[in-house]
Amino acid sequence: MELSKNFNPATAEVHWTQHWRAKRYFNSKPDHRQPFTVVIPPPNVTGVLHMGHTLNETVQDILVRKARMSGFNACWVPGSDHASIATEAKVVQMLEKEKGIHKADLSREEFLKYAFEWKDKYGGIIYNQIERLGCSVDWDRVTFTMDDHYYKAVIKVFIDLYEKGLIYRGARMINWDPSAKTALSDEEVEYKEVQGKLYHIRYPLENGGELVIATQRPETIMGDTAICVNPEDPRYANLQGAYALVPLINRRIPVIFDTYVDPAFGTGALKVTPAHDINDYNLGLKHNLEVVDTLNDDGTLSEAAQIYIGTDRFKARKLIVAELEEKGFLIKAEDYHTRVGYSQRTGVVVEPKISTQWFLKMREMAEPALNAVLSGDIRIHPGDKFLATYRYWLENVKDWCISRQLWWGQQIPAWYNSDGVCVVAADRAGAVKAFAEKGISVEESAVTQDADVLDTWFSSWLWPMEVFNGITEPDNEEFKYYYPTSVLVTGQDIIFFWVARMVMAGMEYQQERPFRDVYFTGMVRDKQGRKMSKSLGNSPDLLELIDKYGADAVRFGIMISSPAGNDLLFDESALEQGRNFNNKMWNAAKLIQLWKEKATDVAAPSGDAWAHRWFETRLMEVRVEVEQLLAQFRLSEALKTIYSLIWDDFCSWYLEWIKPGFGEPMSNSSLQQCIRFFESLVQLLHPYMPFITEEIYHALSERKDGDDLCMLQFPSVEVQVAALENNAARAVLAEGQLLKNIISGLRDARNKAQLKPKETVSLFIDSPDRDQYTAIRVILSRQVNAASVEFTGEAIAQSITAVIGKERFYLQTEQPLETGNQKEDLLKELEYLKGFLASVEKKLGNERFVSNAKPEIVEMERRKQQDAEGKIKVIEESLATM
RNA sequence: GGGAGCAUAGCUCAGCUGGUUCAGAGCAGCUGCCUUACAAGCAGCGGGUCCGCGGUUCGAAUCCGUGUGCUCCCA
Repeated sequence: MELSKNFNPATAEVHWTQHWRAKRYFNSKPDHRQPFTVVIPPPNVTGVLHMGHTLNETVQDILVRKARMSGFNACWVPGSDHASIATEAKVVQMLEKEKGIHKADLSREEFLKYAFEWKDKYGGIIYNQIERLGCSVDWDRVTFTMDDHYYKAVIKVFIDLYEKGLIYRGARMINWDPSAKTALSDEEVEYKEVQGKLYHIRYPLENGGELVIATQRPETIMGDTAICVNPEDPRYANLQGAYALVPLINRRIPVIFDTYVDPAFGTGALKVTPAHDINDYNLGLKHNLEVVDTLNDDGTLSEAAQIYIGTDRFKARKLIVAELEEKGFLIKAEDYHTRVGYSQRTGVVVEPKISTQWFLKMREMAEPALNAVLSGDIRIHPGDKFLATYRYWLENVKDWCISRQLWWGQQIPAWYNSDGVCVVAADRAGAVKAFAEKGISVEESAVTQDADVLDTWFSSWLWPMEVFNGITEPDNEEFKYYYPTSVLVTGQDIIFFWVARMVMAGMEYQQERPFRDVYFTGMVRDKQGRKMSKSLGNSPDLLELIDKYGADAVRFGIMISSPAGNDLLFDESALEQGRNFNNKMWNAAKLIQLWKEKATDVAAPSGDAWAHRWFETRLMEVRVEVEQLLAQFRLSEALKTIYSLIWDDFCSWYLEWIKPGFGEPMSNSSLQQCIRFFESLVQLLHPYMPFITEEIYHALSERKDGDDLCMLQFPSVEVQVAALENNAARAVLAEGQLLKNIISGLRDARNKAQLKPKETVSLFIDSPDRDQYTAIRVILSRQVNAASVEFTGEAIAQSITAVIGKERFYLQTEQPLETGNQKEDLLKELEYLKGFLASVEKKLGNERFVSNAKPEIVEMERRKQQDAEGKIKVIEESLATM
């Protein structure tokens, strides 16, 4: 097979994607094997994959491919999420822009038709990206959170929880998004630090005098229903039973007393606006205050405000401040730092608002979810970094507002008769029955369904179950086989939204955790450390990156710069490193291809057998290491280890060691051994870089149908651990290290003596152990470009001297040389060793060290001492001859 | 205001249970090479008070306290 000059990622990606798909390698069916199940965190159907997704999907694919190659029946379920607010907003926008249609003019059914069309169009974009990245998902199992069975599951769960008394309807202070005109959960509000103003406003008292309050929101004064002061505050002790008048509208409101008010803050007098502030709301409940809601759903002032009706809240603030000032009510406005809540979905300032919504009681569900993690039943990675966050949230959880004033989503299965009596049932007929049970007789046509839909997270919390129909058909075989899933990979930012709630749902419906391990990845940031976001426009386009560098390089780049759980600064130079790595492996494959052409049955050179043994041992060593790293989810470290094994040990050392000399043939047996090693290497790397490894695997040998790398099973690790546990293995690794040190040292010596690479030398070795050179002598001579290698017992005059460990080397050249540099180097080394020896001797001279430290540590120090003494002796002798 | 985390080479970070694989990697830098797999490369080199201070210990980048500076989460 002829190999092209460079690896061509695009061709390989298309070819192997099709091949794997045609072979149905990634389609899973329950069988006798142990399952390894992963459900993808469903991306929003509106979006495109950003770098955060790329990191997530790559991590999942690595785990899934590794499991598939390790005897597991791997099943990775892809899908997407209907993202109710975000999608509805986009569809509304599209309809207005492209078709001039307003949502208000459409029926619910008509709107949903457009929404589904949108979903079909944009859902495909995400799936295409997942495929281009090389993700080994089971495409037969694609699930969407609005699929029919999924919809039914959500409704079923709602009804069930309602019947258990965990879901209730009530008027509460909620977060209102005036742009999307819907309620939000607490988790959907993002707080930002802003520079605001604190306005000091004068309220006249009914019986003369005045009271000054401080507020950040003067546009809400028309909703005031009391002024509150601290009962301990001497300034206001005389105000018992007093009434004040709200400026501009002259509403009469009582002065109330509560220790809630901090006398030191502002003026010590608080205006109470129960409809527009959560604390005021609670105060209002306590003191039985009237609630005056002065805002409309869209954020403009309502009739109840009496003035500026229909004006936007922020514009109204300016106008009211101006009027207050003009009429002498405004005393001053001072700068003030505060935090303001913004809607995560639409970005507008969230308005606290009293509203009748559906809630899910969380306390009962939180406990089993917390225990599942605290008991170790679910393991959170990395380490316990996020355990504290998880715990804190669950211990302080508040009821979950699950209704949204939208159309795109599962419509709440609650029904009302003309009197506003409410029942919960799956359908209209069921509702009539439910009314009948309450003793209310009503016609089907007279029943109206609740107009609202459920929060998207109220559907995605069922994800690990319902992708296998685990809610709709809890007894089905697939669900029993695949659930609980093995590992969930997601971002730390949705620990509450999603992870904790999935655990709740799993514990509630299966009395079992939804996943064994949770792996939290960090945030992807740009080079300047900013979070990647659409608004900043600093997130690169995934498909463009794949086109430019290849999917393998993208995967490599994002993994190599991704320490477990920490944020990573995304930099294209990491992708370049990945592309270069591709190139390196490709060239190694080309070299082997060349060897194949000139391979004969000649006996292998004497160094080859040793080189094979050495590399085989290194390979086993790395296999064991990688296995341990992966078990700890240290994927980045594992990749670095494999990278260095391939680039340094295999390409830079091993291939050079077995490379035939000038015009010499390649021995067939050596070549076959080398090919086997390369196969093992691409196998090890395959989970990280699937395309190039599969390509090289097939380039190395003709493969039978069905012999593909993605299904090649890893050898048992136990066997390798055992193989490493013997002296021969340890010895060959030590020899390899020695050889590398000597080669580097001699090359350095050559460089410092300014010898040209092509210039040959005669090498003389003065060693206490000449036997250790038997196997590596040939390799050594080639690697340092020595025409001859001989042993000597004494110094060679007029040569370059190098001392490496206890070994002394002399490089003899044609021309006489300058030895000043070497002497300096040796003196420097001598000085270091003497200092080192002194520190070791000091330690050993310390009575307490010898008696307290572990025996093996003391023993090691003794060896260090001897070692250093030996080296010093060798250097001193060398210096004496110079 | 409450909680969590981070600070190591010019940059981005490893460094698990204190002790020669303790001061590491990758980029960047410098020197020399277009050596018949690879210049997207090869060979070699330099570079750090492990944030400051105190403590525990025979021994601290590592454990504890504290100060400073950043980051995130929550109210």
